[in-house]
Amino acid sequence: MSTVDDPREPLEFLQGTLEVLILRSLQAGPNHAYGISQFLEQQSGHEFVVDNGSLYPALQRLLQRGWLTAEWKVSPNSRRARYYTLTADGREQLMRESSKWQRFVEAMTRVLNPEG
Amino acid sequence: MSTVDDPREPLEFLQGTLEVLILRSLQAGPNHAYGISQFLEQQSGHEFVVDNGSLYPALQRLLQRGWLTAEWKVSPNSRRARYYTLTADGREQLMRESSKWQRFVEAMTRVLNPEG
DNA sequence: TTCTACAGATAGAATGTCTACGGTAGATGA
DNA sequence: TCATCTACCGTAGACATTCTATCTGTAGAA
Repeated sequence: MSTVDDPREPLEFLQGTLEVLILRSLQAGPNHAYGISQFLEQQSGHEFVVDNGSLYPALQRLLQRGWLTAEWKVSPNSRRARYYTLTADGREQLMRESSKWQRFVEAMTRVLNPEG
Repeated sequence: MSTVDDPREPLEFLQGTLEVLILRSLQAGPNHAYGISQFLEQQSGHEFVVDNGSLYPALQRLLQRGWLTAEWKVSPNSRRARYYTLTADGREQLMRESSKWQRFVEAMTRVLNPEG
């Protein structure tokens, strides 16, 4: 019973938004993919659930564009893990993407909830 | 000269956002595709520029899902134009999509600009 | 020894947007 | 009258990104 219509099923990512979120996740310091995934879920109040099939290809793209570097290390749980680090270009890209997102939100708001 | 680096080149639509914008465009009453396109450009402060190759397929999807109906009429410029009208389902969908968008923005904000 | 959490990754489908076309018909001015 | 502009309609195919589904493996707890 009670197949409840859950209003809190995870949100899908709008195309392009995952990248800025990943960059933001690494602003505080290097992290591995699993850690990024957890960070995003927690920070978003569990609205975002990151699929591996989205996350790993996105990390590859960010590496190829020179916005991240990666190196294998051992996590605090003594497991091997690939740690990603923001490059200087990555920080710039984070700023660019953040303000682009901001512009987009403002434009959407003007259409959806015009004031005045 | 002066190939200026325009900070106001049009924003691309994040996947899925065009549909809610179209529905919103029709909230005030029926309109044709060209009119919807103009409405969105003006209302967004010219941040959005709607490509026909995005608009017409989107309208087809909305029709197929029963959120719009369409009929041919003659515009005030005495040209034939296909007027789209929101259905009751379309209004509901507009509400659903609007609040989903709102949730998404809030989740993004929690990650990108956490306060507290 | 089995289970859960931690950690990595890929293939292929599905989706929706963009680029680049192509077309008709009224209005307008030379 | 002729050309051009603007208002309108659309489609085909490339492209990028996400999702679903699947696979591999280890550490530590039960």
